Amino acid sequence: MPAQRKAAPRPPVASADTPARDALRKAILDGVYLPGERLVEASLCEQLGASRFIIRAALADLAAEGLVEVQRNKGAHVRKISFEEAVEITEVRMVLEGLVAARAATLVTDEQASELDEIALLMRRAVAAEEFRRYSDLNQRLHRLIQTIARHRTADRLIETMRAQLVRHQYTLSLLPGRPAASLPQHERIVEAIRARSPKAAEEAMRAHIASVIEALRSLEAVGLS
Amino acid sequence: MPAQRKAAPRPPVASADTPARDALRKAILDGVYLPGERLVEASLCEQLGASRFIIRAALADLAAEGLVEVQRNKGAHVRKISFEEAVEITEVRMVLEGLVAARAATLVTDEQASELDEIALLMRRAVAAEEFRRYSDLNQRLHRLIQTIARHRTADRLIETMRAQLVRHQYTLSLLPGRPAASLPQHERIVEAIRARSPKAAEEAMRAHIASVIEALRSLEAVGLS
DNA sequence: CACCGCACAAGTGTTGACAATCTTGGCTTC
DNA sequence: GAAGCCAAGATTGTCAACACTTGTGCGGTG
Repeated sequence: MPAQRKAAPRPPVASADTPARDALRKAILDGVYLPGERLVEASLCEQLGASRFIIRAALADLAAEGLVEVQRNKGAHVRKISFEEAVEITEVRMVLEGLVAARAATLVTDEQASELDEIALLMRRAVAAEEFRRYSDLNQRLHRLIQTIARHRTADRLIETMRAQLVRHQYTLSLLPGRPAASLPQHERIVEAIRARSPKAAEEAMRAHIASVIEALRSLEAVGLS
Repeated sequence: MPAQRKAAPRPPVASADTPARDALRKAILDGVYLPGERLVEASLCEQLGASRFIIRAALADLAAEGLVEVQRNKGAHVRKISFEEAVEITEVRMVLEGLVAARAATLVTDEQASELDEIALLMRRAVAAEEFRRYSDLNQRLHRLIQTIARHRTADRLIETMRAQLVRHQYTLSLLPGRPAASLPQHERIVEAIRARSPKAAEEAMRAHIASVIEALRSLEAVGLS
């Protein structure tokens, strides 16, 4: 190999290359650090193998995403999300995903339409087989596909931010008995409306679906499991 | 005054105290730095009288707000918002403010209701007198009051972020001939629906209003003035 | 004359150290 | 014995200097 210039040619990464931030985000989402837990910069340095400067930048980024909270001179904590906040966040997700669903209904191609249908079919099967973990995955895949179809980058970014703040709540939710069976027809209605290229119906269906998620959240809270 | 302990008792500020970030944000919103303009850290240090460390943190924060864009090793620019993006941002604002309006309709007190009515009255007068600048102020005040009534902090934050990204567009918009006259009845409908404590009507009215803003944006673009 | 390579300059990325601030544990005082 | 105070340790805030990347203009070459 003749005299390679300096570094590897670096893949055409656009603006990524922030391993520390991603690692820290993943750790928080995976529950390595629990809500309310203090995040000491020096400790994070060791655990993530990065310098304090990098850690600090990562914390600032995650604070902007709403995952951590930094108080001046007091450090950073994993943000603790109250029940009311969880509802608010889901309400925002409801209207945003409604917007996205409506737009997907106007932009969907025939090919994408059948892909939607296929996911719906798989969902039906998963519920029938009581494979709830699988259903949860399909759920994510469906919402993501709809976002892909709609290509609404502004809404996408916000939805992702909202979703990230609730991973823990969402997770407990999908294990609620009877929940998959309840949401299946809602998902089917969404797919149907988009395939029918009816923005209004798609938005309506998506909002009804997420409204029922909020109901589920409320019932969870009532039992004291939030 | 006998032997004050150390520092002033510090007013109950929660997490503010970032003068550099605020100054930079204001400068961008005021048009001191134009969209696309390069923001060189060293220059900002002089102009804002802060060290590079502080400037850098401020840039990162504003990047999270979508006001600036930072590219690795290439520095920061004031973010340039394309027409399509402006529409997307306004669409997001539409559904979020719709959500807020609906909630305001369920939470509004009698006192707040009359305050809403008063703003509507002042708006009518401003349009009659062709005081467009005043109308624009009242417009902001109305939207802010509705947010105050709804107390939806999650939505508020996002709406503010969206709004900040469009200050320049918004400004040119309010000068469109005939625009205030067109939006006045829309605003009146919003106020009416909230006073009637009808969430559905309030959301509908707010969305119709902002949809018409999007229409106005589109017509501006068609003329090539975006 | 156009093109390629190189070196320099501008600007950003990162580091380590130092200063300011907060917290904790122990001591004094009532 | 309890409350308040003080000092030491721990942790964050800030800085100035250094390393690296990128863009650009100059000179050489076909």
